[in-house]
Amino acid sequence: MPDLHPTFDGMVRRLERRSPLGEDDRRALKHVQHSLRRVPAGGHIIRDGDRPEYCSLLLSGFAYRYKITGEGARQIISIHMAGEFLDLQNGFLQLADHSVQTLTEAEIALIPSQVIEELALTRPAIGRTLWIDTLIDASIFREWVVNVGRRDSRARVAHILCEFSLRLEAAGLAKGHTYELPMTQEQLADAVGLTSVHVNRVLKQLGEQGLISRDKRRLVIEDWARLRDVGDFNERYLHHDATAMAA
Amino acid sequence: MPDLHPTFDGMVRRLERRSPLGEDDRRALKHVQHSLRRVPAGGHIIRDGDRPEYCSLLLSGFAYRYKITGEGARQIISIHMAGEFLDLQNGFLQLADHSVQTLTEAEIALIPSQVIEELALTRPAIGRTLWIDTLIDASIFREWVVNVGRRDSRARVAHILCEFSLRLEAAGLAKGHTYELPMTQEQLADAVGLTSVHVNRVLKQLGEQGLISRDKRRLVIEDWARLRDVGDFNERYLHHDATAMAA
DNA sequence: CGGTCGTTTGATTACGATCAAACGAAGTGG
DNA sequence: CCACTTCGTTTGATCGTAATCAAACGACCG
Repeated sequence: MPDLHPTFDGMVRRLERRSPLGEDDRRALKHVQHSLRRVPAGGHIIRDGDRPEYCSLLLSGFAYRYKITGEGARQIISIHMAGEFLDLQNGFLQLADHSVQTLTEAEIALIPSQVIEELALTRPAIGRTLWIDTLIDASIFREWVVNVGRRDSRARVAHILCEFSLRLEAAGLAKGHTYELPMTQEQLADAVGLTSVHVNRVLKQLGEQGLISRDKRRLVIEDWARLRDVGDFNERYLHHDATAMAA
Repeated sequence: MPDLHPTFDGMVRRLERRSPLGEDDRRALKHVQHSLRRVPAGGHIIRDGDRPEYCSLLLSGFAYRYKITGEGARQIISIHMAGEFLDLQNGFLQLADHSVQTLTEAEIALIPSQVIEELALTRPAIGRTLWIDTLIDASIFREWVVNVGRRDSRARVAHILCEFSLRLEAAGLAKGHTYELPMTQEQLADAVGLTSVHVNRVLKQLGEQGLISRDKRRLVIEDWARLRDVGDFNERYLHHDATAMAA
């Protein structure tokens, strides 16, 4: 289903929204040395403990990062959509500290770590925007710590649904608080630190109260203001307005 | 109690362990433009929503980052010790998405965001090491998501005690799995997503089972192997061996 | 048409929260 | 120097949210 001639445009557009790029930077990014790979739904891109020599850029589809505890429980750490880097950290850290798996069939570009590093360190505008990208990633991790650490089940689920809505919309993959969420309830549960059974009950309740409605994987946020309230959601941590001026 | 002539040596040593620096880089770091500030215990360094113009470097003492939920609950997001940057992200993102507060009296160096940014973007070796610093920060956040999301109370507490031990030792602030932890049980609870009452019970139990012993704020890990096991602790995420070669 | 995967619902359990109170140490003021 | 307060720790009793266990159902697929 995803396009067979994927481009780097989405990634460049995303980066550019955060920090200005020159025409040469744009060209350098769009023509970075890379190889393409198509990964089936549920396929692994990186495994915890790997020593990857590439950074993966998601060109189409969805993916997520996760860790498994000693007890065998899975915690999903982040969700990624087309245009996002999946493991920029592998450009600088040599051992993967978590795994990355696709949610849907996906196309990824593998960019050698060395190449990413060189781009980031020799072209200030690119370094700046990639750095901001990393920092926003970290900001989302912090919010997730709060979400699983201090919010009750209703709020956790509502919060993540709000986050998805804004991120998908920013990526051009949703509009009007309506989107296709390619995750099972079990995956959702592993993202918010609950069981799938309980997530199911929370979703049902949110539906009954008119905050959302669902049809298969399609989700409509019927009452954004209330869902936002229930989820204690403040979008500041997404830094979507991060139009930081150039130095 | 902290020294009155704090230096940047600790920070430089930390950064250098991760990625090599030239003599000129070292000098540039040690003589960065900055101002000093002394903050009492419990004082705020940054507040959520601030628009800070500086990055703070902790020269002595301890600090932590946190967020408050709509319900008024606090989640501590990270703990910091002398030599660490408290908010490198403020060099590139203009709105603080969380607060930073001291645990003890502390000395901090305020470095203008512009200056940090220029250093990072014009000196590749510095950019590289600061980037790695940011990436390791993010790796710790990810582990904390797992800790609060998927581990039971015993494991959560044990895990964070293990993390502290290794980080303090790496910073030269502890040895032999023995350290002074300047946190109340309530702060510990807010770091692991539990209540202080429950943290107290877990600590008591860990003590009774001979895994740790305590005297005031002094903590001794009596049985590292077992505590590590109970806490499902694998130090890989700390990337202390991140002696990544230069490009 | 059977089989697998994901969703949904029900019944019961348990872990950690909450409420409450006492205790000890350190600091303050009379 | 000693009451008195404050802050943090400790312990006990009870409660409630979400986990667990179990089973049925629906959709999609070969």
